[in-house]
Amino acid sequence: MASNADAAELLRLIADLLDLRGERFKPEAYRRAARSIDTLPEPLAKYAERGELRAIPGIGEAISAKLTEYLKTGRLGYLDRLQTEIPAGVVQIMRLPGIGPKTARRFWVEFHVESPAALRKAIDAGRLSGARGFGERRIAQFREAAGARPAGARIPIAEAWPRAQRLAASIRQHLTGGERAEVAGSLRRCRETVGDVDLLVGSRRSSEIFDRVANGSDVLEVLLSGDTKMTIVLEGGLQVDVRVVDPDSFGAALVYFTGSKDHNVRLRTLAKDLGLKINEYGVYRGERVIAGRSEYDVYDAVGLSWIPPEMREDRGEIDLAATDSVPTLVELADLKGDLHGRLSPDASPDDLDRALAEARRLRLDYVGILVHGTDDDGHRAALPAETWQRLAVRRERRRPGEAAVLLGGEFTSLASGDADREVDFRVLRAQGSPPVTADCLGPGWRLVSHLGPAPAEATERERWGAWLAFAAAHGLSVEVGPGPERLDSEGARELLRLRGTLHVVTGFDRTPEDPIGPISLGFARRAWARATDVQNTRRVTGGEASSPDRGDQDATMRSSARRARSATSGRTSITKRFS
DNA sequence: GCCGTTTTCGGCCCGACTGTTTTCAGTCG
Ligand SMILES: Nc1nc2c(ncn2[C@H]2C[C@H](O)[C@@H](COP(=O)(O)OP(=O)(O)OP(=O)(O)O)O2)c(=O)[nH]1
Ligand SMILES: [Mg+2]
Ligand SMILES: [Mg+2]
Repeated sequence: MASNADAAELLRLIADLLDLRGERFKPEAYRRAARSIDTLPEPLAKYAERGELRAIPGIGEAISAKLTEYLKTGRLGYLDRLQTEIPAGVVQIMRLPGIGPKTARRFWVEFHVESPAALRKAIDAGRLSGARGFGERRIAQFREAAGARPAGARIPIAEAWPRAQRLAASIRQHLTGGERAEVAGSLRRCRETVGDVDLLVGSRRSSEIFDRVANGSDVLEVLLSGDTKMTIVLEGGLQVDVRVVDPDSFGAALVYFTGSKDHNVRLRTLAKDLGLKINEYGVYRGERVIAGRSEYDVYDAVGLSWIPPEMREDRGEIDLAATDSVPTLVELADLKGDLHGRLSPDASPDDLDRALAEARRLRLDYVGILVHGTDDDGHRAALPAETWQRLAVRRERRRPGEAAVLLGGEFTSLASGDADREVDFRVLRAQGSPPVTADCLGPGWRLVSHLGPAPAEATERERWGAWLAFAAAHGLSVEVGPGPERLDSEGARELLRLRGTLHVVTGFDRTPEDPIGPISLGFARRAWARATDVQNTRRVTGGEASSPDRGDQDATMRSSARRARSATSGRTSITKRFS
C-alpha cells in the first residue's frame, strides 16, 4: 500500500530527473506538489476516492492523473520512462551537498560518472582536473561531498527544540537593547520534524556574533560563513543556519526566515502584483522602504493581517489574511487546566509541589494526575507513601491561588474504568479497536490516551480513524503533542475535521526545559485550533465544565456535551463536577 | 506543471555564498 510519503518521494524523484534533463519550472512544480503531500492529514487514496486530488495545492490535471495511476497500479509509467533515460546514480550524485543538476549532469555526460562511487574514483584518478569550472577547491568540495554519508534525516522537533533555545539564549546573553535573537524556520512553525535549526539575529554586529557562535563548545564544523549568514554543524550532526540582519529589517527577515518557502513565494508574488517588492530586508515601493521593523508591518504593507507562524504553509492562510479572517488560534493563556499529569514512581512530595507551582505559574485552575488504572504493566501507578499522602492533602484542601488537584485513572476498557469509583476523572487508553457502545458513556470519561500519529498501514489507519471518530462522538478529547503517544498536527487536523476536541499538554509535571508544552500548543495551532477546539481551555467549576465562548461551536459538539452532562445525573459528586 | 479580484496563456520570489569568473553560474536558504 502506497503511503503519502512514498508518493511524495516519487514526485521528488521525478523532479530531480526533470532537473537533470534541464527542464525549467516543471521540477519545482513537482516539488511543490510533494511538499503539499508531506503535510496532508489523510491518505492520498481518500482524496482520490472523493475526486479531490486537484483540490490539493500544487496538484493539477497532470500530477493528479499520475497519482491516480500510481495509487491504482503501484507503478508510474512516466517515471519508469525517465529512469530508463537517466541512471539512478546520477540522481544520487545530484543529492550530494553542494552538487546540483547542472554539475551532476556534467559528471554524467562529460565524464561518464554515474554514481557517487564512480565520482570518488574519477576524483582520485585526477580525471576532473583542468575541466572548465572545476578548480582545486571545487574538486576538494566534490571529494568531501562524495565521501560524506547521505544527508542526515530530519529529526523530531522535540529533539531540536532545547538545543535551538539554548543557542538562542547564549546569543541573547551578549545582545543589548534593540538587538534580538529568535528561532525561525520550521521550528518556529512547529513542524513535526525539522531539517535544521534556523536562527535569526537582529544586530549591526554580525562578525562579532558569528565569531562567538563559531567558537561554541559543541560546534563541529563551519560549513559556510559570509557577511550576513553562517551555517554550522553541531555535535550529533544537527545543522544550524544563523542569519544576522539590521534591527530595522528584523520583521521582514523574520517573515523570510520563518517561511515556509511556499508562504514566502506567495507573499512575494502578491507584493509584486501590488507593485511592491518583499525581500528579507523590507517591503519596497521602488527604492523606498515602506515596512520592515515588525512582522505586523510587513503583512500590513501588502494588505494582510498578521499570520501566526504555525499557519504559514500556503494552505489558504493568505486569502484569510486578505479578508481579515485569520482565526484566533488557541494560546497559552487560554489553557485552564491539564488532565494528563503523571508523577514518576519515585516522585517525592516536593516533586508534586514543584508541579503544582508550575501549574500556578501557568495560571491553571485545575490539574489532573493519573494515579489509577492500568499502566504499562497493568498495575496501579506506584508512588511513595508520603507522596500519596501529600497528594491526598492537596486534593482535599486547595490552597489559595493554586490549581485544584484531581485524581484520574487510565483504563483499557470502559468497564474497568466505570468500576473504579475512587477517581475524579477517567482516561481511556487506545488499544485495539474503540469500544462498541451506546452513545452515552458513564460519567467522568474525559480523554483518549496513547493515540499517536496516523499509521501508514491501511487497516491500522482505519482503526486509528475509528478511535478519532469515537472520541469525537463521545466528547472525549485527545492529547496533541510530540512523541508516539500523542496526535501530531495532522492527526489533530483530522480530529478537528471530525468535530472532536484536543487536549493540549502544558508540561506542568515536567522539568522546565522539557519542550512538550510549547510543542503541544504549536501542534494544535498548526491544526488551526481555536480555544473552543481545545477541551482544557474550559474552566472546571463546582458544577460543570463551562466554556465562556461556545457561540461558534457546532451542533455535534453541543449535543455530545449535552449527552455527557445528562449522563452524570445521579452519580457521585466527584465525577459530577467533571462532566 | 500549475494557476488566475489583471491572465485559460504567459508568467513563475528574491537574495547570500562560493568558486571561478573578469562579470557570472550554480547551489542553497
Ligand atoms: N523566499 C524564499 N525563502 C526561502 C526559500 N527557501 C527557504 N526559504 C526560507 C523559508 C524557510 O522556512 C527558511 C529556512 O529554510 P530551511 O531550508 O531551513 O526550511 P525550513 O526551516 O522551513 O524547513 P526544514 O525543516 O529546515 O527543512 O528560509 C526560497 O527558495 N525562497
Ligand atoms: Mg530549517
Ligand atoms: Mg535552514
